[in-house]
Amino acid sequence: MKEPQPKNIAATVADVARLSGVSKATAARVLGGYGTVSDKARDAVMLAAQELDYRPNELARSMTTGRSGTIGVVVGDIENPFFGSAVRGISDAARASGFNVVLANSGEDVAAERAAIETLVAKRVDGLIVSPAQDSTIGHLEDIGHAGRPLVLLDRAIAALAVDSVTADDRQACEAVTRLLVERGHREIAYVTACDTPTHLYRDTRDILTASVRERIEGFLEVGAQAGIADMPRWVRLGANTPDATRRLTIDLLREATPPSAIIASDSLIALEIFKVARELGIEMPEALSLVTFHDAAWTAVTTPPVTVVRQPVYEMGAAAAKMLIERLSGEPCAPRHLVLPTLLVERSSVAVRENQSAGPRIRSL
Amino acid sequence: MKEPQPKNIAATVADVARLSGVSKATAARVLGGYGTVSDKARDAVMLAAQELDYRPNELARSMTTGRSGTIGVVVGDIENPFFGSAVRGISDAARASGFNVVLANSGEDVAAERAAIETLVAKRVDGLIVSPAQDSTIGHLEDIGHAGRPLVLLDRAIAALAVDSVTADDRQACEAVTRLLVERGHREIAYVTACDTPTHLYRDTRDILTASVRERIEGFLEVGAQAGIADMPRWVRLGANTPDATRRLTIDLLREATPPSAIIASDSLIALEIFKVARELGIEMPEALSLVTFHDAAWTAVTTPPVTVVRQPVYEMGAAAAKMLIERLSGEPCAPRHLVLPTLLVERSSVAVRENQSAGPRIRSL
DNA sequence: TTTCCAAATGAGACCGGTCTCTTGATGCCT
DNA sequence: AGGCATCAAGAGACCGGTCTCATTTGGAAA
Repeated sequence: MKEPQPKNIAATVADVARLSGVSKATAARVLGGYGTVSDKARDAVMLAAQELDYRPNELARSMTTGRSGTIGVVVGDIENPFFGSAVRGISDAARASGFNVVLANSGEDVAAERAAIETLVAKRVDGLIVSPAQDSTIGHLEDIGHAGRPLVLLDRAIAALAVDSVTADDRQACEAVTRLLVERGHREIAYVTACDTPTHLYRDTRDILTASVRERIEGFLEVGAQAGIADMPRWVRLGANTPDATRRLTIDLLREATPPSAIIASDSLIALEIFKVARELGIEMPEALSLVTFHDAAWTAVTTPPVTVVRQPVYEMGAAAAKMLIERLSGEPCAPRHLVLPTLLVERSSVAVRENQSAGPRIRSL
Repeated sequence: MKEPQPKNIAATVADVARLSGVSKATAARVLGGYGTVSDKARDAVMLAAQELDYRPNELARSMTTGRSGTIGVVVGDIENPFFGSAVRGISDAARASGFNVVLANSGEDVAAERAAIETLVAKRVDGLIVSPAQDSTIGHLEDIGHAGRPLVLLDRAIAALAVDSVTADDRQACEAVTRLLVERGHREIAYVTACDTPTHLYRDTRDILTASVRERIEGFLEVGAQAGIADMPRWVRLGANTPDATRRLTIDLLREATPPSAIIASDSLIALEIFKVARELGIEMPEALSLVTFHDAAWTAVTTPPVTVVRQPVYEMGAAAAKMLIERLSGEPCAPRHLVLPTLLVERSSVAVRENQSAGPRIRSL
């Protein structure tokens, strides 16, 4: 026979042991690569394994060893290129250490997030990487620790949770962005984000349940206040959770009595929608509207004008999170570490200098 | 005690049975939701389970049932928004049926693909969805069947493999694109793709190992030939596997003695790079260079000019693949099905009418 | 009250590995 | 030659569930 005889039923160590004439224990030692075995026995077992087309059952292995060689990842939306890059980073780093990745989408919904975590823990992943949708409800995140699995928070830290985290310096980044706009003479600057509150209206930074967004808004507000801009909070716009919602929100925003002369978008999906709306409404960019966005998505370099962005090391964040998790898996316990990666403000051409600094909208102020 | 007493060691059915004073079998019936149990026993077990904070071990469950409730997905590159959408579709459809998704990246490398499939099979996923990097080496794909797991091919069918597949009608789509360009007067039309051959040079469609790409090129060549364009194969450019490679390749292409007046990009990553190069080189679009790309990536609508694209129902393809797989998992065996989803040619503004139809490049022909 | 059938329960094998413990064989030292 | 350490190999428990099969229980029919 030329081919290794494809059995219809999967062969087990016991089958291999039987065929090779050794005990199950010895066959297992060879196949599992542990313990000490004589060359003679090894050869016999390997031959039989080949003959039977033996393939190990990782499930059974995981059950006794207690480790599955798998890490669970829960992100908001894998379609968002931000998470696409992050997952790629996680996946590459995981594979480099021999781990697999189980992916779950939360759709930024806490209930879905909880369900995903529950099944991942039940499936005995060795550890989890989560981008939590909110930092107000953390019971399901604490449960991960109770189940004895390490957790690394990605992109969004939660102060109340004593676990590892990998984030970008959102606050500092948003301060820099806001400062840039202020320096260019902008005083009506809107911040548009997907983050949601019960009322869809911004009142207080404490209403913002996504850590990274909250920090950005804090930076935004502070720099605005320093620049003496009155009523800065009114420029924070929530609820850009879908392209459609973003679209409506942006149209409303731009049609207000006092429209903003600049917008900061909280992610590239939002920026894209703003870009579309501005074009539809015939608003010249950057002359009539400046735009800066978080996330240096590939397309931002190619529009007219190319858009100024906050470049986060997204791939690296993912990779770092995976490495951190795997390290904790094999190392001795230590205090939670919080890795904050620097961002880079990449200036392109979507921010204009605003000549007239009076408060009103452009046309009226003439 | 207010809280459900978080035990340091995970509780098992045996523990719950002991505490509730019933047999392990009965506790398992309640906890596993099968068989018949009296209300009294059920209550007792549930109470004990709550008390001990019992969480089922899916691993153990999978081992006896033989099904893991997990489907394995192997894609080329999760960072590519094409796969991002597809994975989202898979993930949503899977979750709707109670399945989880294990994701693996192949990086379009057959060896990595093989390794990924091997571990996924070892982990006893119930079935797999794969976008095979090549259709010439299929041993590892056949092995999936030998292991008794169903396989669904995504985006790239393989004739030699009798398994389900979900694809877009690539050939028809590329014919339509090429026809559009020909009708607009283009005769120097390049096709740029990531697909690779040993020599990096196109010779024969048989050299193209990615099914979807081959079909597109076949359509491209045929329409070109019908239009009487000589030496059409010379316009096929391979090796756009990375942004950098695409960049160099495109620069070379546009600097040739007879540069193309139109380029068809095989995916949105390539199109983006071409866009950048054209801009750098000061080539006006669409006047001096027309561009069409496969994949209606979000950004294509927002550039200047917005780019004409082949819209594939990517999310739907992913969802369909998952549904097909899950169906096969629960249904009786039947012949392989090949679902071919229609595409839509979305005309935007990146294709110009070419006035002068002579063969030489624009400037020379004046 | 007796009979019969179905529901409820318990005992224990089983899935496919790992791992401990024990025994047997071999080699080295004094 | 006897004693001891080391290596190889086997027997069998174990992980945490499911599931078969036998037995007990309870209510309805006779």
